[in-house]
Amino acid sequence: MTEKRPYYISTAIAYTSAKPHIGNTYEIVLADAIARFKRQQGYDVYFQTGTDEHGQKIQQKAEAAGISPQEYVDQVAGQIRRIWDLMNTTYDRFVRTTDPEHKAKVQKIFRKMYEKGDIYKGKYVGKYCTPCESFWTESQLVDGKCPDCGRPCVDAEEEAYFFRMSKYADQLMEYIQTHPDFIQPESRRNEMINNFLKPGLQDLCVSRSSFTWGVPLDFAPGHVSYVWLDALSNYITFCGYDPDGDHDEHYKRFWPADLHLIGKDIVRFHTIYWPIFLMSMGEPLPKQVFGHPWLLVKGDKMSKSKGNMIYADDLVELFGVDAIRYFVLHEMPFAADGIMTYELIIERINSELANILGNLVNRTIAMDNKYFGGKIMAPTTPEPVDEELKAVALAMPGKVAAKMDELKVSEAIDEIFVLLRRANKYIDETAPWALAKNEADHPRLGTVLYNLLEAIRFAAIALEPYLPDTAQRILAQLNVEDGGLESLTTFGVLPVGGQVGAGEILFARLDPAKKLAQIEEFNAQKAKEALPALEIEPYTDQTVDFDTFCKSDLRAVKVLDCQNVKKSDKLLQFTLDDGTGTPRQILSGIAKFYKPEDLIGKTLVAIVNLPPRKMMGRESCGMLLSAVHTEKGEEKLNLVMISDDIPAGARLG
RNA sequence: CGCGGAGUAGAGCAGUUGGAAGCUCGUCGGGCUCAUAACCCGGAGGCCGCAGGUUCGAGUCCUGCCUCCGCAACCA
Repeated sequence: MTEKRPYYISTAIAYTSAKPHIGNTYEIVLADAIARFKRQQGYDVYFQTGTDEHGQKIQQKAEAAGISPQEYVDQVAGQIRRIWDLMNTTYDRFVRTTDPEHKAKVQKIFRKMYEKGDIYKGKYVGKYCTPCESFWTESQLVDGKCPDCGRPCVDAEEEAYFFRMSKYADQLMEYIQTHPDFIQPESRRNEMINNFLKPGLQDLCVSRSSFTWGVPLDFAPGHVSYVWLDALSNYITFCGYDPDGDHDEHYKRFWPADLHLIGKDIVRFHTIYWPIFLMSMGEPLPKQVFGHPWLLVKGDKMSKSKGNMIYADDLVELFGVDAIRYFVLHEMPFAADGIMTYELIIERINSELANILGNLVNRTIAMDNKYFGGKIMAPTTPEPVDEELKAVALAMPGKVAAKMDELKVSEAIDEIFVLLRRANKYIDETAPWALAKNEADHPRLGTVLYNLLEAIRFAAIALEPYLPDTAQRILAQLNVEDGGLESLTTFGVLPVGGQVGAGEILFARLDPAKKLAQIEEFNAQKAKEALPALEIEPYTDQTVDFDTFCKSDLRAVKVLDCQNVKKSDKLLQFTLDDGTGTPRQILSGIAKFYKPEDLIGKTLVAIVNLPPRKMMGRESCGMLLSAVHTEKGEEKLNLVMISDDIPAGARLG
């Protein structure tokens, strides 16, 4: 057996400040498709992903949630990993920057850079907001004031450590220019050269002392590492890198990485800072960094404030894993942002997955079952139309590979669909139902079905990196093993005499109107669930003096009678025994919380010395006390009911 | 004049060095009946953002303008 070549692919590690949305999830799916494809090609793939868990934002979020930062990141990292698994991604390692081993390595890396003179102690000068304890740059200020609280900022400086970026700028520029594929897409490469490298790199502040949730610098108490130095290092620390030079075999085999897959927003960190850090460490640079575009919702960035967040797990619940994998992989262009709407998802599922793919498999299997009892017949002498189909099938794997090499995943999938469309056309050209009518045409019919089944096998195997479950389901229907790419070099691998399974719907067609209505209901339900379980009214700062309080005359009252007030959907009319012998009438706006008959005989609390007030033409003499709170956004009310042993008219105080 | 990208059919996009404007969806018409109202064929639909220029010839090259969008160094 020949030695498998290594291939190291990573995603950016996800920041554990909040649950990732579908845009974040896209990256892991894209990486998974590439990783699966490379495995198919016979590479020994190492696929690393994980979470970035340090930084001020996380510290603040944890404080707000009233838990420790570690508890907070444990929760979010768990959620992220659950979603990655839900998307059926085949990462080899899920790493977390709070891992003690990683932190120890980052500390060593930092100290080595310091001892080497690449990091020096300096002063960070900026605008400081004293109440917020935050440093800001001039450009961040809003009208010269703190962007968080709006209060004035003052000039301030603090001790900090800086990395001498300029030292490596020429070396990096040369690397970028001699490795034209290093930064993809090309527009990002130009951006980096023109905006950062050409004007000259400024030294980067790589320590923080305004918060503590990070990797502490062992030689500088009170300072933690800049999160990016900590986060970027993950690509080597978890791969077996040893700052002292005693690297694992794993590191020697897989570093430098073949591909860092990241979002376009963090290209700078991966193509300028990260390579320079590596140069300082004396390690080789990654071969390629691809800043993928974003997935927008109706052309807008997703954000909580816009209320247009879409999460992968919700989408999977609504459409299924492979449908969502297909959508994000197919709808994302190479460089421009992709657009996601529910309408588009439905359209893609219907026209591509259900009609072209699902229906082709279904009609072919159905015909084989109908005409040959599911038996796979031997093909006879091919006709020109057969040769055309074969040629398309045999050309497909190479075309897919060419697109994948350029990371054009969407176009790679299109190449597989070219074959599926051709197969549908082939059915029309050969008209198997007509052949079935004439016994003499049955050998020809067997040939046609064989060619169709074999074309489907080609497509199924080629689809595996993108739609892993579907690929397996198709192969199961053909009752054939996944023979890998090697089995796609000849047309005719499908064993004659085999037996196909019963037809199974791969993707059901969706009724757009019904599905959209279901989605709306689903989202409304989710929004409701997202509301706090229990809300109580905030406490007031105002005090009430004792005398004022004593003026309120609270009494136990017994409900003699209670009725709905006509023409009012809110009011209940109470007739109460207040101990005076004269019944007291009180109207209360609680009809949606109680049925009148349920309240008769109860002992309640009323304030009786409020001035009488008319409601719906009736007089109300006092007010019944009730407790109010909110559950899942819904207002709840409970009348204060006290023991029936308490006599009517007893004063409360 | 900070740097860069984009503008092509109703929608979403492709158009390598200049040489007869294309793909998918939708729409209209036809065919077929194996199949998930699916599949196949055909038609309609374009001053290729605007205005100039180079050229025998420009979606493509040059100049100017308009519109939209990224990036702009400590919000991770």
